[in-house]
Amino acid sequence: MPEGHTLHRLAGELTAAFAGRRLALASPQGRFEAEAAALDGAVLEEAHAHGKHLFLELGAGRVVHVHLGLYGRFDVHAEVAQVPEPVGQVRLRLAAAGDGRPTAYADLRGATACTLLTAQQRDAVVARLGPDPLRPGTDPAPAWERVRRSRAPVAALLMDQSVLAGVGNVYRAEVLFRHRLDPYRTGASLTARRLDAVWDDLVALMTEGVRTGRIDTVRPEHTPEAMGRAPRVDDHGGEVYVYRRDGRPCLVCGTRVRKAELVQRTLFWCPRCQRPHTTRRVQ
DNA sequence: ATGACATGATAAA
DNA sequence: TTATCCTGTCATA
Repeated sequence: MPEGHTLHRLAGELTAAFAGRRLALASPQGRFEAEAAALDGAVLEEAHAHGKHLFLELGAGRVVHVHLGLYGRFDVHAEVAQVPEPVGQVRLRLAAAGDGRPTAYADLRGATACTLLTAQQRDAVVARLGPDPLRPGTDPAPAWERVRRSRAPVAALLMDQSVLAGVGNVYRAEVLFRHRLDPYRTGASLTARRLDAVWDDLVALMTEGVRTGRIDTVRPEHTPEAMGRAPRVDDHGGEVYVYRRDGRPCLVCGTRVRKAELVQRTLFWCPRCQRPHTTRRVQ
């Protein structure tokens, strides 16, 4: 679930369900018990996200910092008859009830981080992150300056959160495909124009991801309906070109999609559409 | 029942 | 570069 769009969507859901309300906080699983007890009864000012980091602002300089990691989940139930018993390993439960608004609760599981920070510490976390395509009005220049100075593969740079915040393994693979970029090209080999196009695409794709809660990256002519093919059945449900499609035909050219390990993550790409760059020929 | 794997990141070696 | 953490799901036995 969790690339940047998931966290931004979550921030919106949590704000809508809980902002301005007195919260009951608990850690049924126990790992956040002391903090939850200390925060119990606090009022949520707002939840916001920066890249893959989520922050719950509880006032008086108290900030709960959440990072879902690879398989964390934060399930928000905005309108329920009553708050049920927790199921499984619930690290943090938020609940609000009895104030005239709908009874709501949210359960956090499997997170890599759930800690109580000061406002200053929250700022330090944010300061380590590169530009986030999901923050309106963000200037991508600092990200691209780093990319263009690097001989690392562009596929590695896109996943580096200090370069660009919020892009994960799915958006990385898909945006490279959409721009016909060989994942192994170095950052330094890319033009500013090309990178601006990638940024604009990420803004559009990820904004759509926040809206729908899924990652859809195929153009209208490559949807299942347009191509008369079966829709993807998958845990995250979006329609994509290459992510986890290794061994299957590329939706554009029919070449088998490849996969390889890169920086400890699985990379997917079409070796034909994303052909290695050769020296430009003079006409 | 068991194991591999997952949209992530860190610390140690 | 490897090991480790967090939890759930799916495939295999």
